[in-house]
Amino acid sequence: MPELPEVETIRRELEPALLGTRVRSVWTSGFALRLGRPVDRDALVAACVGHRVRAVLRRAKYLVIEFDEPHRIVVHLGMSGRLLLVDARTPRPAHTHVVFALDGARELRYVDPRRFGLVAADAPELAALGLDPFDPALTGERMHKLTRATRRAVKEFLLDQRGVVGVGNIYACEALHVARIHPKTPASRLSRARATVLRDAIRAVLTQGLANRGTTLRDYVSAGGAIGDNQSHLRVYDRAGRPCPRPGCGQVRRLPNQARGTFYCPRCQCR
DNA sequence: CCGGAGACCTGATAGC
DNA sequence: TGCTATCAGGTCTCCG
Repeated sequence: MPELPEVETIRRELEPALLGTRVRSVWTSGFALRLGRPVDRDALVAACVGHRVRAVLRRAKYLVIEFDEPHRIVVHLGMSGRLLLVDARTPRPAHTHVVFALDGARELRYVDPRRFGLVAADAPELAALGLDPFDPALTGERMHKLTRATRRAVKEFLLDQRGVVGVGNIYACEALHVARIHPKTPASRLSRARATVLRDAIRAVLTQGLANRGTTLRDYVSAGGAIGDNQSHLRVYDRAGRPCPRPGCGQVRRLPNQARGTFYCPRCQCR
């Protein structure tokens, strides 16, 4: 469900609301969240109960809630996860799997119908993540080096979190449209100039998504339960058959025989 | 090691 | 009105 703008929107809402707050207890539903990785309630308790929140960080699509050193909690929302900060008297919705009871009769709840997400005291996969799109270290040259290193289509490159992180299916389609690059273009065939244009396009679509507090097509809501506005600003994603936003251009199409929807304009996105 | 396919889940919606 | 099939903001793992 959530890509960088959605996760960052949640972070921006959670951090000021949680700073200094103490965790009183942890409840879990007993469901394994992520295949082969059940929630370890004891580890969560050890990591946060009695501790105060010192920071809420985002790494790629992960949220990291930091307590007094060295304690922390890592959350990934998968496809359908929600992290909600609510009054403890609010009825718990179905698929509530983890609840952190906080000072002030509030609760931080992890709700996830599909259970693709993650709530843990530790997440080794953080170490394998690539560069944040807004990291100054992601120069045009660095971007080109990354794209040159794979023979996959550029759309697949964007979804791979080992190179550039935070981009998922929606913003990958959007960035490629802004950059006028066909999704099936082999990443390795992008010139340095086009790789730089793509980096700038990624930053532009993510910045717009952030300004609109995320894209809500189905499940996404912020920590306070608010939906985003970015869905009304999408250029190509989920818009097959509608006109390309570039005046007098083509019609948005969906690539056939692809597991995940890839939307693009065949007229302005060339290989 | 790389890349592609399938797996993991539930729920909403489209089509018959 | 049901029923079934398809699809969904993500990653992992298992093959070749």
